[in-house]
Amino acid sequence: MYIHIFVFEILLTQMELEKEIQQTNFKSQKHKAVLNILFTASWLGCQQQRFLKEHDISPQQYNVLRILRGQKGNPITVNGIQERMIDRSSNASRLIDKLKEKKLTERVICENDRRQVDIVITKLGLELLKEIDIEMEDEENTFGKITIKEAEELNRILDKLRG
Amino acid sequence: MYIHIFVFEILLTQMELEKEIQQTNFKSQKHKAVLNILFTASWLGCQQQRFLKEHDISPQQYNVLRILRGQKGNPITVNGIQERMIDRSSNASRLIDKLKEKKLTERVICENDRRQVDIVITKLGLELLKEIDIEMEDEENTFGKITIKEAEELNRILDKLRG
DNA sequence: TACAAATATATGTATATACATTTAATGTAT
DNA sequence: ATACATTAAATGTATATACATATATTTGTA
Repeated sequence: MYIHIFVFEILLTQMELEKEIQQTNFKSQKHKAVLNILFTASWLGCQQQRFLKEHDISPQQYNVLRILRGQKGNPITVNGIQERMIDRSSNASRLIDKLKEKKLTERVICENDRRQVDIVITKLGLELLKEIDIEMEDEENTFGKITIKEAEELNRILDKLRG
Repeated sequence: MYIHIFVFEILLTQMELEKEIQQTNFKSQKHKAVLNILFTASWLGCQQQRFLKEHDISPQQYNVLRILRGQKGNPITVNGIQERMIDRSSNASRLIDKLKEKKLTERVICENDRRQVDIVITKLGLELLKEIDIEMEDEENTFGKITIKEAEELNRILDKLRG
């Protein structure tokens, strides 16, 4: 169940994809779509990284903090976090360690299964997220370039693609 | 011109996004779209990585090789390659070094501007790409889950989003 | 010409990542 | 109960990456 269509041989300057893409001779729209998804994700990731850097956390660390906040107080194990991360990474343990060093998370050993370690977000962690939320709200409209209908359509197609 | 809407607090298991996504209470379809793009790109990247590993090259290295092949014999500088890469990375130099070690590329110093280094793909590099092409062709239909019309629509929306 | 600014590439360094292995706790079959 | 497999988390190690800086060359300008 692999997907192996990756056509990168066309010239693509980061900032000019939208222009270039019209001139290209991609073998097909599908190939172009794969490239477009990877490219757009990289573009989004870049923005995110630059923004979060001001708060001294990586996108991965931010991702984990959001997962923890989403738990609304319920603990979640290291494994649980790993499964929910955007980039499946085998380093959830070390990643959480970094967050602990920054006093943003805490570890609690499960009494019923002492192999497991429950992770919770600290008050400081929640405050950091709140701070980031506020800053992000101002910028949210930047994403207004597509309509809600288009966003829905985008989601539908991406889901189908992976489905 | 940043994009800062990243809602990750919903539970998302890699293999089950398509199920989970229907149950989620994302703030909006737009937020969901950002997550969906990042997630799908990660999913695509994973497939790619596992496949390419059998040929002992990384996705980034593969990306560079395709760019070089796309040059159809014309040389391209390190900087030129860097601009065209999917993941803007400041390490094009070292990346190309790895390819050189594997005899897949060669460096040629430009005579008209001796700061520049022209890179070309070797016969061995082209052979490797050919080999990968053949293996990929068998799998291409896997990407047939969306129609060409949908692929076009996907491209249109992604372009608009970045535009 | 001389000399500062700009450009292309390479490198130093700290951190992040992938992948394999280890450690500890639990489950299961005999 | 004992032995073996399984699971959760942590760690070792090689490689990759980001970011800053260095080096060499070219360009622009007084």
